[in-house]
Amino acid sequence: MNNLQRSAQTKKSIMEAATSLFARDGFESTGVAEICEQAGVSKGAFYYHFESKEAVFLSLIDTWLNTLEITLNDVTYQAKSVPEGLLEMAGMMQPIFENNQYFMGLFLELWTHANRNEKVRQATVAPYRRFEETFTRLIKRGIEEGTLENVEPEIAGQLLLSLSSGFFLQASLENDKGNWGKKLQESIEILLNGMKRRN
Amino acid sequence: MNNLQRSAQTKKSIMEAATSLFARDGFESTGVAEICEQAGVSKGAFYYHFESKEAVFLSLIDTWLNTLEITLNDVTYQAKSVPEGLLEMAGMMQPIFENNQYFMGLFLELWTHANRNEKVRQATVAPYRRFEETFTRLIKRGIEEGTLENVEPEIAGQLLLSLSSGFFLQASLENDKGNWGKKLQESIEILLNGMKRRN
DNA sequence: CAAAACATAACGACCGGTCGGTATTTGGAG
DNA sequence: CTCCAAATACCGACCGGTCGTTATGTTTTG
Repeated sequence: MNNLQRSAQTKKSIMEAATSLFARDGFESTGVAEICEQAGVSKGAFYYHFESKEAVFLSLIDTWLNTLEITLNDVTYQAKSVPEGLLEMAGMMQPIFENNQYFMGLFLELWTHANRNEKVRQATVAPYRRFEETFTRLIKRGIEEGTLENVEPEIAGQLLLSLSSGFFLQASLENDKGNWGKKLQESIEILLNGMKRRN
Repeated sequence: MNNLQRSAQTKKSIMEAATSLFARDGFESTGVAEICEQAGVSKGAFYYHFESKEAVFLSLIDTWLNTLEITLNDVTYQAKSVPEGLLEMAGMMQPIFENNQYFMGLFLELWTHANRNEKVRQATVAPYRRFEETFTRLIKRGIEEGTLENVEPEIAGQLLLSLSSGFFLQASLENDKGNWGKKLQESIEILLNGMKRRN
């Protein structure tokens, strides 16, 4: 393996280990030594690639939010009609609710630190704004295509984002992660009912 | 001052200091020594009244959630009609958004630890369930009084709770805390529009 | 051989919790 | 009311351990 591949592999190992540990135990409760052990590297390698523990956190926030954003955009673009797209999106969240053990932990960790650490806040706000804009565009599209009416796109976009976030919060409390996708769908149906054109 | 008053005062000082510090810096990043300093008591006094740092956290979760519950119940009982009550409630959250510096931090701290610590989870789930029931009852009342229709009370209750939580999350990200009460009101109007009886 | 990539040990700061001792209050006996 | 011992409330130095970070040395690559 050449230096480039070796470097990349080490960095990847560290970030994966950090992701799972931050998600499970939180940033403060996770030690650098612990990360190194799980990644199978030494502290020397760790501090060769990252200048601090915080730097790892910021780095994985970045990649994680990017992945989220790409996924979100994919779904919204492929939808036939806006109401269908929203319901489909809600259904797609079910696997996240039940399978992805990391998601909730990281989600909360990210938010907590965004509220305390200015760097984290900045790294979080920007993508979050884009999420909001994506939702807002979706609503505008719905109005244009005639499936929605009588709503302020900005308000409805924010409403959708808040609802999604709130559902993640609520689902994280429950041990039984089943059926949350379905519950979110039903909530969105009520919402759509408030925004839909009447025949 | 007699022993009872003295004891109560010390305990109160510790809990107030812990509340503000946990809210600002988080549970892990707040030292017992720091709490003691801000409370104006010694470590001896601290460990005389609480068996551990965690015990303080659990204790203040309890009092905080109780206060929240009482406030929530007050608002829902006093409302004339359900839609009016919901809108009024949303408006009442504005001061929380902008004034209460502690609320957001504690809210996030509570949720983060509920996801990791089983004791905290249990202390959180129970009141949260009651919040949900309160909302559900409110929806049922709306159906009975004829201002709402065509909704599953359980779904709508959960929807309202998720939306509120999501709004707190979103507002915590922003530096400008103004107008969030108004935004929540407009969101609830859309919601009500999806649940309201048509004339 | 030089540079990049990694390993190891050690450092200094800090943390939650303990413990022997001290000040204050209490309740009853004189 | 005074005295005093027991109970209560509090103090602060200290301990064992952990933490993030760094300095120095070693291996691997170009």
